[in-house]
Amino acid sequence: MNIKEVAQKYDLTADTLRYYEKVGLIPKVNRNEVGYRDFTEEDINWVEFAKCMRNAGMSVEALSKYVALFQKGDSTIAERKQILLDQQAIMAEKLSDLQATYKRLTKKVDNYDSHIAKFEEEKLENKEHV
Amino acid sequence: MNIKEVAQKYDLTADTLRYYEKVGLIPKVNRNEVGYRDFTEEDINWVEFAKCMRNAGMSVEALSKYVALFQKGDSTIAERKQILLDQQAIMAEKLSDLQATYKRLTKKVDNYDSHIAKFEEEKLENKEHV
DNA sequence: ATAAACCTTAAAGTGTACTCTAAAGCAAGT
DNA sequence: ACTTGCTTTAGAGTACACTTTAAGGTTTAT
Repeated sequence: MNIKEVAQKYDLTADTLRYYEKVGLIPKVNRNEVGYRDFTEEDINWVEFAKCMRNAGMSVEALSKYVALFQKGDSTIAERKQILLDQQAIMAEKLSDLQATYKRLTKKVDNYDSHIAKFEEEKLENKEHV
Repeated sequence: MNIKEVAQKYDLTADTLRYYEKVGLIPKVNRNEVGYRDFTEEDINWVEFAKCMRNAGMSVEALSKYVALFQKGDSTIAERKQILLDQQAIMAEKLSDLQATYKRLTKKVDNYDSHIAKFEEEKLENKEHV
């Protein structure tokens, strides 16, 4: 699969995919005879994983470190797991913050609804008195 | 309350608070005789709100627009509510993405646990055979 | 009265993560 | 052969949200 097809599949740009490879968010992609990237199924899985993790807020630094360790083999399993655990902790906190703020926002919107109702009522009253 | 105290209270820097005022994330703060900021209770509530919303990923642009509308009075209620609704939708999507990725990460960590167990076993076996 | 610790501003600088540009080569259609 | 559209690279540029700097004024303690 060429770079454009992969980009379209994951709603990224070709530039972003090249950047991801350059900084190690995905492993190096094999090239064809003339030097064009040819993404294998496995490359594509890495792209999906990278997009998912970046989307969840994992830093480029942490993710590229994870990918680099992965390529070093089994001896890095414990270190890799620790990166995932750290990320999980970060996400857990983000999740609870976001949930709390979401609830707060819901209440605020409800409040606006009552205020708007009141405001509309007042406009109506003004009309009646003109 | 002076800028340093407010900064400490919300674990922000004085620089960040000045920046928040400058870009309209909080309304203009009153000054004392010599031009130093003197945060009222209301100012402080705005700081808390700004920190919470920024923390939840609301853009500086959207939040400053909201604050500006707020200061224009009741006629902007509908527009303000729409900003909150838009933000709520953004947060809802982020929440579900984050939840899904969190679960995925949990599974991955579990997988690492079994791999590590297997790896340790292999190391043990190697020892036994030496 | 002098030092240390606060405050002010405008403007420049930083970090993160892309995103774009320039200059070039390759491939397919007419 | 030429045009259109794809690919490559290195390196410059951008967006966002701060963060630091410089140059100065104020307050407090000694």
